[in-house]
Amino acid sequence: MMLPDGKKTARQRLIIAELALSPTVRTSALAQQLGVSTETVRRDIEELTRQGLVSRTYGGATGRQVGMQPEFANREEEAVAERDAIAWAAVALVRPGDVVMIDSGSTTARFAQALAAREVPVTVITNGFAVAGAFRRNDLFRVMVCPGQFIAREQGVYGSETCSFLQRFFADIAFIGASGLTDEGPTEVETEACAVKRTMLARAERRILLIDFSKFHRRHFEVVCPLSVLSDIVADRVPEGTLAERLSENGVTFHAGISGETATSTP
Amino acid sequence: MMLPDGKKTARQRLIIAELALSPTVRTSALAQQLGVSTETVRRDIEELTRQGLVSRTYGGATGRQVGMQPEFANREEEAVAERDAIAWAAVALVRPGDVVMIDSGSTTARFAQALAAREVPVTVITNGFAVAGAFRRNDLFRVMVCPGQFIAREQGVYGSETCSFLQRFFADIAFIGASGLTDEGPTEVETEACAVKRTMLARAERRILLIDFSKFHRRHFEVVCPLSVLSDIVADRVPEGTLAERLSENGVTFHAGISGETATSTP
DNA sequence: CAGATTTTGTGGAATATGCCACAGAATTTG
DNA sequence: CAAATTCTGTGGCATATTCCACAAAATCTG
Repeated sequence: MMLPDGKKTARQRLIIAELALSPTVRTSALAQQLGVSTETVRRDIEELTRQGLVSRTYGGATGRQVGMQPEFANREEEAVAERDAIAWAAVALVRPGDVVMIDSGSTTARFAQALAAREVPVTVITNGFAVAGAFRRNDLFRVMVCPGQFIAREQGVYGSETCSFLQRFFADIAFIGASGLTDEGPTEVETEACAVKRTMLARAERRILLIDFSKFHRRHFEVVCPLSVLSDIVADRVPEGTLAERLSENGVTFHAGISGETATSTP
Repeated sequence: MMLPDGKKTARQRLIIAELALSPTVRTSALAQQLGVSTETVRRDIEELTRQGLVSRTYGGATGRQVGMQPEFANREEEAVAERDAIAWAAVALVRPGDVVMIDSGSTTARFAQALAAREVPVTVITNGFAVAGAFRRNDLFRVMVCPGQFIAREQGVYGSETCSFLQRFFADIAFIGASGLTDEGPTEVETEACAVKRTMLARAERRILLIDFSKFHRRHFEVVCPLSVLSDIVADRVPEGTLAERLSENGVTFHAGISGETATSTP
């Protein structure tokens, strides 16, 4: 077994160090600097990318966007491409002027960034800091943040204050995330998060679940709501088997955001 | 002369938008997505690079390392040593079990980090994201975040929702920041921020202003409150002249946090 | 409307990178 | 010490990107 301190580790540490200085590094430059072949550097970068420590680019690597909580940031890295696809597909569902409720979470935060980037004027109500933070242009967006108890792990607020605050509003459209999706509906680990999601769903005309396919058929502690409550689901892959059947049975419109393209299947 | 709204501008905006989502973009992908030639995209990227908005890479571009709001991040950097001194001096005023209200701002955020590092169990009520984010250990701290309209520049929430929420609580101690401090009292640029500070002061038994000496005698748009409202001031230098007189006249205890040591002068 | 200016597309040669497979080197393991 | 495993370098070929120069197209100006 290789101890975690060989030439390789030293090299990879240096790559990360370099990345802290410059936004991007090039494979060729690193190879020269480190006195190894470009292939070796490429392999290092591949490995670091798998660990989510850097992002591979054509000809080099780039560092992660820092500034977020590590745990939260890790989850962000997990499946960037998938989440981007979902985010962009979901943005298409928002109309200018809508009042949009957005749940706290990494998938929804990504969606918020996409929505902000599109510069569609909307009013946002959210319990997530990362979601609120995405809307930097206060001239274009009105962002209302819920009160509640701050949970660092989720980078958002939860609790009875949050829910009773949400009750006071009515939204055109609500976007929520979940830890799993089963025949019975979306499932969640956190009970408090569940309550917030339920409240948002109850206060919105259109109720959309954003979820990546890796969570299909995953059962967690609590069911957020029956499938029939949802009006749409945006995911990066088409569900199969009973899940697909139940979706169409319950009149849930499915939108697939698959790396760039966007398909929609209405039941 | 070209008006600032051609196809070109739209394209470049989209490139930046894309970069907000993904850490890197590739020229080829953008060309396809935008329906233009790779040469055009390259020229756009060159131009954006000259403007310092993106970094050119081999085969594409990468965004500037962001994460926080540039202004906020800069302000954080401005005077770390001074603020640390203030923060540590202020932490000494907090007793275990206190309910603490903390205003949004860079000085108060620093204070929050110091307080969190001390691991004194407290309940925190704040309107600042950076303040809330400092308390990562949810087992030690209970952090309540106010509702309100999110202002990106301040990384916090403001407005009537914020104030009426605060009214519902009573705190042992409140910490606020300010843009200036004059004989008449602390002054602020933002009216909305003023209202929040005033409400916090009204709901707390001990009312403490955290401010660095560079803001002494600085008069801004609005006066937050008369000096007599404050119970304590923590700064990194002893005020002089009329300001010092008025402070003792109004029974305000002054605490000096000067790079490590902490002195207190009671009137 | 015509001329001037800016912007964009095209083609090709030079250069860089990616990827693959295999062999040699280094290290670990028994 | 020898076998096994892991790590690294090399060579070649396919693919991508850069850079340049020039022409076509779009846009602005008077």
